[in-house]
Amino acid sequence: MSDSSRSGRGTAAASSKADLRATESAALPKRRGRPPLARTASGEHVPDDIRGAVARLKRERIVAAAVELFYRQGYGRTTLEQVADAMDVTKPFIYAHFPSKADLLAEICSRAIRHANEVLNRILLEEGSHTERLGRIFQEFLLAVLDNQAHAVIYSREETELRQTDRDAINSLRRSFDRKLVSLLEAGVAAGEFVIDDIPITAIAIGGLVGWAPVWYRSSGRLTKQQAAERLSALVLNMVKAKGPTARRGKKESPK
Amino acid sequence: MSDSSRSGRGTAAASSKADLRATESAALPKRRGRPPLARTASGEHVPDDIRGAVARLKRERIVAAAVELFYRQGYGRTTLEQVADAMDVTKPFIYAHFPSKADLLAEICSRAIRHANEVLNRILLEEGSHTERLGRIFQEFLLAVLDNQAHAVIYSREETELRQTDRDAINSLRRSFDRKLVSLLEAGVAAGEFVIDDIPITAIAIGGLVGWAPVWYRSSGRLTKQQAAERLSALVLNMVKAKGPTARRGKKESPK
DNA sequence: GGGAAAAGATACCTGGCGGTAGTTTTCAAT
DNA sequence: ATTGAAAACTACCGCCAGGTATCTTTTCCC
Repeated sequence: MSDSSRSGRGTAAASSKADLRATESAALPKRRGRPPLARTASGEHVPDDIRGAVARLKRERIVAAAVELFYRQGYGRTTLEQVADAMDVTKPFIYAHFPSKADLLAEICSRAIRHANEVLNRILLEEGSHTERLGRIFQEFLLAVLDNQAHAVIYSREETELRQTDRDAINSLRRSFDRKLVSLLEAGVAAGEFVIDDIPITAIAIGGLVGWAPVWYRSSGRLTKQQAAERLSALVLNMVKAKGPTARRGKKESPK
Repeated sequence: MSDSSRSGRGTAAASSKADLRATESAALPKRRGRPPLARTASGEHVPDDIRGAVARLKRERIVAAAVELFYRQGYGRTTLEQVADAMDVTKPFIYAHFPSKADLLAEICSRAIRHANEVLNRILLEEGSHTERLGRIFQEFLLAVLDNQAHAVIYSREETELRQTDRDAINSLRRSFDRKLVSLLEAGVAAGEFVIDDIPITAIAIGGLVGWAPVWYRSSGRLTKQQAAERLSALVLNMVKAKGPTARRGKKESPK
């Protein structure tokens, strides 16, 4: 009975499995020397070879399937066989690309963090008044987080499952975000654009709005991500009593 | 080796175990008929008997130990033997009071929710201007959540481990909170005390500040819970552009 | 086409943890 | 002191899921 319960393995599933194989082998043209690249489970660094590209593609698929399931069921309740079944593959396939379940989770979490970090660094370079910058930073960062909603939720939920080093790296990013936010708020106060009693806690509150969004946002809801980001951004500007360009506005056509 | 690794069972631990037993039996005075109350694992309703009180005390201890460990390590990584060891007791002791690990978790989560609900209902009865009420409701609710910080974190983290019925009950409370908040905001807008573009999302943002607090708050930090609640409350009043009694104020001595 | 190697599947092992049965200890009433 | 029941402990079971050794299939160069 326990065997028959491993569903999704008959009929149509077989053909889609064939699809996957066909895809990967079709994408792999003639290759002669065939260096013994072998399994790439542990290494993050696969050569930017064509074979490397294939390996990365497979990793992507695994991560995508795992994200979906971890998001819906939680890490603890999801087995690797479920992940494998979801992509019509078997467990050893996963182990050929990830050394353990925990590493798969770590990959997901660090991905969320890396992406957030990139976005943040990019945005921070932009120009404008303090008010404009705060609004834009908040909006874009929020959008970036919502675009990786599942990653974000998984990370915050399963943080305790991570190795200490991974947790530290992530916390340092969070602190970095807070620090940058504090600087921005301080500058805005100094320039007379913001009125803030307690800057650190205001930064935390703003970060909280970002961190909380993935928990409640549903794409099936009343607002698009952009709309939600705009309106929350307006609330943030209220929080700091921004005087400049008023809090309510569409997107980018600031008179300034 | 696996036996010797069950630590904390020698020397001093033994005496504290004796303590627990002594406590419970000392608290149980002469009782004659001794009805066969037996194990109370499944039932929530123990008679408000003295024996019932003892049973409740034990449940409290179990829950407290479990909360501590689930909070620190997560539900999945915590074994019931760890919980038992933490209170210098053995696993069957827990099973005498809870039918399963999942039920223990459900108890913790539902406790968090029940408490939040009670606080919310009590606060909502209070009088005052819309601005005052919003500030007080936010502060007191936040304090209530922070007083059960571990419960709150565990619940939000392990929600996926709950049975559907429990999850539904909890979500309905969350919606109830949102609805009440929306009503309050609408009334405030109608009275001209608040200026809000999008009421529902403002309610969500306020709820987010409450929901996010247990994640970041550390009692070892710069602020006491009360201070944090006051300052966040000020930010909330900024968000809705409250005009009345200004956002910054101590605690309760409102001139009204 | 032949053949070797790479990639994946099948089938298996094993440890750990949730859960339980049977035994011992405790303690209050006689 | 005796005793008997309640409560807790020791010792155990079985399952399940993470992880692996081996066999099969596919691929791709000559």
